[in-house]
Amino acid sequence: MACRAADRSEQTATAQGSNFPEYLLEDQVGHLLRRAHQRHTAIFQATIGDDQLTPLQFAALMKLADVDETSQNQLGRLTAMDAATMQGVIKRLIARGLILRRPDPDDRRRLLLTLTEDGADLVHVATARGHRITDRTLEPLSPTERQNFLRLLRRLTD
Amino acid sequence: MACRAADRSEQTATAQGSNFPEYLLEDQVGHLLRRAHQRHTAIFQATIGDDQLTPLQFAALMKLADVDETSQNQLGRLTAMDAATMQGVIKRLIARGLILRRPDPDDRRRLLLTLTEDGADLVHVATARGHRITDRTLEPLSPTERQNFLRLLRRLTD
DNA sequence: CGGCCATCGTTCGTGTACTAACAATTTTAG
DNA sequence: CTAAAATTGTTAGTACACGAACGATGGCCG
Repeated sequence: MACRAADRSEQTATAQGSNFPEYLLEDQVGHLLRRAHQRHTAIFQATIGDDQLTPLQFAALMKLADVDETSQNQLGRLTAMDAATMQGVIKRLIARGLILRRPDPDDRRRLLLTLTEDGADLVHVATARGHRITDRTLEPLSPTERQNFLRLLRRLTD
Repeated sequence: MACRAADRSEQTATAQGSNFPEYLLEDQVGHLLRRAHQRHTAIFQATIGDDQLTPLQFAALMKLADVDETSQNQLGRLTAMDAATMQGVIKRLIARGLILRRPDPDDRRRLLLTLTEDGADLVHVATARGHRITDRTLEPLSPTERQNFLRLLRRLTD
């Protein structure tokens, strides 16, 4: 009778007689980190106010505004991005005219990146949004809890 | 003189005279969540002991062992995966012979998933590894801090 | 000076992740 | 009981993420 309904419910059978050792996905850090990150990117997308701008593009842009001029690889290190990932991110930012790429006269392997005027304008507008994204992500926590959480999270970051 | 060296350092110019409002990427939750997640997946890959098994495939497998039999969409909800993402994950697990898919006789839209014998064997072996992955990820924190962190993280998870 | 080796950027391949659109089917509302 | 709404699984398209391999360049050490 309730058999069919139970089949469709979102419950797990953990308490039941499944012959597997205990492993609750919901209690694993990895799963929680992934879900928190998912929630954050949803908040980002709803708050950033620019349909094309992704979290990684935003990070690269903001860091570039911070350091003024660097190579791809170094910007990658500053934003924790793989060189191959950086490749695609930079390509899309150049396509949108937000950054420029020119050869380093002192090292012909390197490509120096700088913000364009449009890029700098976007940075100025997006800064406030960036702070709001952080606020909204941490919204479920009290101010004290936020400090605590960020302090602990930072220590899980190598 | 030190100009060139400074250019190549991993430092940022934050304290310098950049004419941008303050935004420290390193202090944003999103960036920290992303980096913590990166670190976790590296630990996962080094600990799981199966080069082919990814975190998402592992999650689907463990949850399927937990609930015994479900449809793709429901397993997706239980593991916080999009239906389109679940598609690829399931396809690869079937290709490895770890799960089976058969039509639901009661609902011709649905495909019921179950573990194969190989899948069940892998679950038994991988359970201990899964716990070790969680331990290693939380290693930088003391037991009390771990409890605290997980409690706060869970509240940022919808 | 010349070879060794690290670094820089690029490309390829695989695996998430999510949106949008779709056909088939079930459910529900009127 | 039928028309509208919701669900299930699929495909196509875009964007991360990372390992591996590659050619080109630069630093260094003998």
